Amino acid sequence: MAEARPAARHATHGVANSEPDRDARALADRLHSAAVHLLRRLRRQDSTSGLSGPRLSALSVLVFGGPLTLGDLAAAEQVRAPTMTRIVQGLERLGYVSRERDTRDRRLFRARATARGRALLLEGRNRRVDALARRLASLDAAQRQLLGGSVAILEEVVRSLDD
Amino acid sequence: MAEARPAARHATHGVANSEPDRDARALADRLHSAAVHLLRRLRRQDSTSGLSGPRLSALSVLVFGGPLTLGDLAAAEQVRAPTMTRIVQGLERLGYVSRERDTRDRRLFRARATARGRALLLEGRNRRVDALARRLASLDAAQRQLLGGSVAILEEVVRSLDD
DNA sequence: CATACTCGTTAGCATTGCTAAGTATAGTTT
DNA sequence: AAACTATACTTAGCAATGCTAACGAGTATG
Repeated sequence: MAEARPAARHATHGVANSEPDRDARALADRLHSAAVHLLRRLRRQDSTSGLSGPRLSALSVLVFGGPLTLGDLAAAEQVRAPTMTRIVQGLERLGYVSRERDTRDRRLFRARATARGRALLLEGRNRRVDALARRLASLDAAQRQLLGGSVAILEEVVRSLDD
Repeated sequence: MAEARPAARHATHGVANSEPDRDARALADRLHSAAVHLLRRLRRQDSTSGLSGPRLSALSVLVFGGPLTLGDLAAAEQVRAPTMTRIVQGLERLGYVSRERDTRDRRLFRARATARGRALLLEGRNRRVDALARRLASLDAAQRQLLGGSVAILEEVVRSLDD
């Protein structure tokens, strides 16, 4: 996949010099589409866990990151406070999360994964990620390394989208 | 999350297949998270276009793929029929899509992008993708090439998730 | 003609996302 | 201390997306 001559490439990938945008745009398009379809397909796999994406994701943050205030959790998940309030309420109703008031600053609520919540996440782990992990495991080492490097770049790009 | 596990860096073949190895799982985790956050951030950028993700995506399919029945469109977007009914209704209400009955099989509705819909998509194109493209354009060539290769792998992986 | 299947719609539910407005607590200023 | 201001979370209300179930219309098959 490592061709060195930009000028000789497909039209889809653009001519490097005349229109620098085209290359980036095509890549962005494919990346966006791949992300959309990846998440859609994974969401399906996931029906058995009984948790929706946002809930699973929030629970995962709590399990691996420890107790967090709702505000921090909202920030981590990049949603607004009211949205996180409801997500945590849902998890609490299901018994996967408990909340305690902070003793020093009593405006704060700390959400904490319960044993059951931790068990759910660890045991079945996360079926959507599992499904993906199984596919990734069948890639060869070079492909995975390539993917790993790209994810690092992608994480950086995602971070930069804030500005 | 990571217990120190010195051996088996490339344990793809060594472990019982029931549990994808740590490497693949960690990668899957990061990939999943990156995809989630990518789409979340892009959705924000997009407020100016006035179209939500699903609508933009459906419109894009119609613009580039030509008129489609609602069923085909639903299949392409991987949603159920009622969902696509409403997405198309929304687009129709906004004037970006029109529908015609199929003359041969009058159960079928064919959705078609209007001139205005096509213009919206082509002109501003797709602001979420634009925002991403701008970021990608500022990567160096090596990074972009790396990302390009990875997207190809990713597309394959996504396809394989159907099985 | 009767039956069964397909396509799309409506109806109803849950979830997610937002903003705006409200409550409680904490910090600051006067 | 009292009065503001700021912060943390909640409530309320809106719109959109997604689902299943049930229904109408149209087609195909017996």
